[in-house]
Amino acid sequence: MIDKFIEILREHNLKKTPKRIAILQLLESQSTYISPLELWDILKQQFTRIGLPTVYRILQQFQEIGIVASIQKEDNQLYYFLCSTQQDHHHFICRKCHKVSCVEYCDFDTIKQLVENQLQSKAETHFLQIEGLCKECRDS
Amino acid sequence: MIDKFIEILREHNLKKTPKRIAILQLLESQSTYISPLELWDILKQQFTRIGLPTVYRILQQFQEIGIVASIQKEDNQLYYFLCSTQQDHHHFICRKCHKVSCVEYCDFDTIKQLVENQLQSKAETHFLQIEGLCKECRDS
DNA sequence: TGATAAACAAAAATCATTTTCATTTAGAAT
DNA sequence: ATTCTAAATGAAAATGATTTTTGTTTATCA
Repeated sequence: MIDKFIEILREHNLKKTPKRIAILQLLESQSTYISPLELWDILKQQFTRIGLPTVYRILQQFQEIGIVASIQKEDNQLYYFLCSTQQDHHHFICRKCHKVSCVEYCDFDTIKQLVENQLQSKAETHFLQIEGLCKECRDS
Repeated sequence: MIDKFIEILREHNLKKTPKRIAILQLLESQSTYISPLELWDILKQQFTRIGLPTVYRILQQFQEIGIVASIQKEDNQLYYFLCSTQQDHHHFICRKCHKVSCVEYCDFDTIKQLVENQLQSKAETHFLQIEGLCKECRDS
């Protein structure tokens, strides 16, 4: 599965480097969102020399080529997670374990209509994020 | 209408100061979102001595007592606008003039059900933000 | 008026994120 | 295998939004 991502890297002229692979593996092993700093802490155990800007750079690049996505949190920091679904969808975030799941749902037509009726305005995009407890955390 | 807000200030032991009043008036005159820095630039024309931290503090306090709300933008900066609607609702933002309007709509029950069915997870909260062109901007 | 709790300015601190630049590395071409 | 070149990286410094600190001022109430 990592191979699929490396293929995408190649398509975008991004080289297959040990650090990129390590980040992909880390993101894949846990489907939770993570901050550049947290990721750096983990990577420092694997690499003697790794700079925080590298982590930031790689995550940004991954986002640009559509293999990771980021979420909005009220602390106004960046959090990333693996998500290569191109299709219009939203995310469910577990507030306990921070796992992110895709939600295949989008009622944008209804929203569009509502905004049209209520405000006579033209809805173009929307952002929906759902939070709660995931299957595992709700039971424990 | 400013009086209503000053009453709320009093209820929360916040004094009626010239700067707070000025900020309330500015927020009310334009129903657009604004950053602390932009607000500061305007206030500096009115007050010889006014610090940026004051602007930040006042906006935070206003948010705490529920008379302003903030929006999420991809630049990860803070933007505030007047909104004292307590009821569950969402916001429509004009991408051209930055006007913010409340959207009286919330399909959380459907979302809850969907998350339950798709992920067996428990949806607790959600965040929806709609962007587009407001009535005025779509016509011009 | 005074008293006093809150508000404020100014300056410095904090902290996430980005830039710069010199060095190293991956991957293609030889 | 070796060379070449663009891309990747580390280290250090820069940036820029936001927050804290501290000493002074102000709003409100007795």
